[in-house]
Amino acid sequence: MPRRNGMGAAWWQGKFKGCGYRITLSREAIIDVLTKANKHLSAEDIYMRVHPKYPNIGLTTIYRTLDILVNIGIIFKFDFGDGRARYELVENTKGLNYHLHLICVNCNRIIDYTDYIDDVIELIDQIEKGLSLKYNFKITNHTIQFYGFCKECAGKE
Amino acid sequence: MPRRNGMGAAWWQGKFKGCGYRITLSREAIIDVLTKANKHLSAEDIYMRVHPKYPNIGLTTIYRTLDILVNIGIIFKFDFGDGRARYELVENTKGLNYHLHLICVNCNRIIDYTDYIDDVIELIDQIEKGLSLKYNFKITNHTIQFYGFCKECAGKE
DNA sequence: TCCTTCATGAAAATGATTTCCATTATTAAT
DNA sequence: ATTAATAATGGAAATCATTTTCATGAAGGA
Repeated sequence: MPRRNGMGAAWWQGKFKGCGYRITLSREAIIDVLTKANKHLSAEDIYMRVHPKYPNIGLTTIYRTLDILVNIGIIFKFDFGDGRARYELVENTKGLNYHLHLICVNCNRIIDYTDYIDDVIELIDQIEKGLSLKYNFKITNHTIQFYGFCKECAGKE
Repeated sequence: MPRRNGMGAAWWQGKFKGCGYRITLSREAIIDVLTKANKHLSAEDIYMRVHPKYPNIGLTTIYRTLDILVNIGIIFKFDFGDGRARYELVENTKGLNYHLHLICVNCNRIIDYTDYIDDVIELIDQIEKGLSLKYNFKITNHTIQFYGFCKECAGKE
């Protein structure tokens, strides 16, 4: 039985059931698309990719499922400022999928990068600890994004 | 003639005119509200505060003006994930207004903080330089936000 | 099997932001 | 100043991603 990764075929199903959710065809299909794409997708992107094979899965179900997945920490939800959210698996086949985004405000192109990740993670950890104490705030998540003009769009300002 | 800050009464007007925009009562009123509030406001927040004194300034004008102000770098636009944007002066009376946000995903309370700012700025500078070179990307802006549960909302998850 | 609960899809609602368009204000040129 | 050209405005209508509603279908437990 071939496996997509080292976490077991149903790596997400445990967490899913544990939180009281049922495992359905729709949900499997949506997670499958996210796994295969391995990059940020909008709800509609996902709908487009699910639809050919499962034409009876509606956009509403996509949104509802994404909501659950965000809440139980299986995917991240991003806002790149173009009016539609993007979703991305927290873990991909290579393990933890941590990276940052560089967003072109002109053409909306997004570059994923991992440069300086170690420094970033170190600082983030430090900040999270410090803020938790000082403000009694339980940090669950964070966002770091850079905006600007990509190679093609530089000068078009 | 009392001044609100050390930058001159019309500190923003130069930049404004320089970019080819006219200075109008509406625009003055909007910037005035942002200056006095000295914190992030939504378009509607601004409308509410402008309306009593200038009932003929419409929401559309607010949005248009905010758009201009963001583009010429007088205000920042933030998305805290609750579906409405917030706007905030880049500079306030004390000088540069750099700070970060802690966002409660339950009650949407936002805590501004400046802890670790020096470390953050140093790392950000370093990253910006590095990424500019590597990806030929001209960074103009960035976002760093922490999400979680505030003191009151912790445990309500 | 029956029953309670969860999941679903289609259509309608929502709500922040944009677009349209006719009117008014502002600037530049004469 | 007066005028011509351009920019700004507000109200209403349009957009559009996301949510809600509601009636129906599927899944698991007693």
